[in-house]
Amino acid sequence: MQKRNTTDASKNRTKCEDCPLAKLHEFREFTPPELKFVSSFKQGEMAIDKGHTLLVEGAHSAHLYTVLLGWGFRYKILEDGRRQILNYLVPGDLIGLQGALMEEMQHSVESLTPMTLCIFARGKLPELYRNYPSLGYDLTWMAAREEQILDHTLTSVGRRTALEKIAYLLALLYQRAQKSGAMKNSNSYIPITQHHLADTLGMSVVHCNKTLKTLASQKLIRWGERECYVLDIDGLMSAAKWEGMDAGARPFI
Amino acid sequence: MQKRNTTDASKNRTKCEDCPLAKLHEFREFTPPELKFVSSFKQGEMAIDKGHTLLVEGAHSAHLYTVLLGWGFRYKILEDGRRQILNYLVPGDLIGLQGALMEEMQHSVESLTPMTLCIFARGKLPELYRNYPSLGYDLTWMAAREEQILDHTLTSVGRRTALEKIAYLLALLYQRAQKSGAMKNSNSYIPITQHHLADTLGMSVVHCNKTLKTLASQKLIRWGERECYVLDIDGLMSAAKWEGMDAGARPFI
DNA sequence: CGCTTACTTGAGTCTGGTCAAACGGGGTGG
DNA sequence: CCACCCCGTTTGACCAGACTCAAGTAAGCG
Repeated sequence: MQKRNTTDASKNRTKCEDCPLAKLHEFREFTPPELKFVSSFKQGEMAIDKGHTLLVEGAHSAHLYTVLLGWGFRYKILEDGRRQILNYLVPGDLIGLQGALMEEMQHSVESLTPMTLCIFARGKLPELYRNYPSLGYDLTWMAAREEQILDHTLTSVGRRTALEKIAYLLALLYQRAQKSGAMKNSNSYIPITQHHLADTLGMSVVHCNKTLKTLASQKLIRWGERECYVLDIDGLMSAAKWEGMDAGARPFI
Repeated sequence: MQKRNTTDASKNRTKCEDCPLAKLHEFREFTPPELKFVSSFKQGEMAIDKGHTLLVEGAHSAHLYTVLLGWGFRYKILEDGRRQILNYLVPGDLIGLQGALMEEMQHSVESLTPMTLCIFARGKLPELYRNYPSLGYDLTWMAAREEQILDHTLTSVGRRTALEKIAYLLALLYQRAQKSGAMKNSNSYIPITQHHLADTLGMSVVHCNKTLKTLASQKLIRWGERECYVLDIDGLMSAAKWEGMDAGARPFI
């Protein structure tokens, strides 16, 4: 919730041709014309600090973003302060698609680490759909994938036990981070607090803490200050009774 | 779970030009060329019985459907039988978009009432994106809307109390049914069992039953055999601490 | 007419929540 | 440089919302 300036990093802008995400195995490749368009679609870059609130529920955002670097999450808050974290954001993820298509955002977005974002002009979306159908397809694909993740999470929150829930979420985040390159330097760590975990899974911080102890005692994870190290991903997945989710080469913009 | 034959109703097929959904205020209108394409995109119609399992998790479906009539729901099942209902289907909703874009369906779909579905050929999707960008946009819009509903439901399952959860879900279903014309004849009733409610909201049938009694005693609803009558939608929404969700004119295919 | 499905209701139990207190590290102002 | 504070984490004691088990009713169907 800290308020800090955001830095406009348009100067040292990453060229789409050199996009670090493109190098990852997980993403599909653009054709040259697509690449050219995406490059023009991109308006600039933005660097934000840790703990910055990027978008607020109810706002009407003029932009669409892609995460280039860093972690974030999106969430809703009830009147009395109860918070539900809906999903996390890692490199390659879109921010604000709902807001770009509908009237307004129905959730807020906050950063967990310093982030770098690509900024796209919402106004150019019609052109994208008109002239680059494959990119339009990709956008639908990404929305469908977000839906899939929500399906898995909803199933966990609704029907799994505390231990299973936590194991599920950590396994999911581990896998997403691996694929997106979010763990490049820092080996297998996830930058969240126990409070975030609790608010994602519909449980209290206290009980979350006690459950983490159990997972740690089983050598599945190790908890650090504001971060979680995954020691045994297979063990986590079987503790969660979860088989993972996969979906071939993903697009990104 | 009853297994019945599905009837191919291609014979008495509804022409897209006469689509009953188009008459509803909620949906946007097609342009003539769009209408022509959609008409060719539609391969036929299918009528299915109540309690029929339309799609199974893990399957690879060749079709995409739109609900013309009736109620359904999509869900996941854990190995040990625990079930999580993810969302409900009312007229105008798409079925199988995830399956059409990704490798396989990651959830199952079942009917709550007899249903009529329009069948679309998954293989024609590229043509849709190529030649009818506005329809491609609509598909993304629909995926984003599904995501929005999931956001609301996840928030309820994770952070609302039992009473609030149930009030939320009934209010949501009531509103969706109203807008989609699913309540045309039968005034304000929702065709689900308490078991469905429980499996949607992550609670037990017993506790669900007791909570429904409370809502009924407050004159917000009346419960019938296999169905729920909403008596006071505003009361329900305030009991849920929920403001509803709206999003202008929705597209459909 | 017996079977199954849906709904009720009560009793007892337990997972997970609340309350409270304490610790350690990092940042900040005096 | 130090005192203080805040945040994130930890732990214990107690509480309660929600679950399980169990049994019974009513309606629908073959």
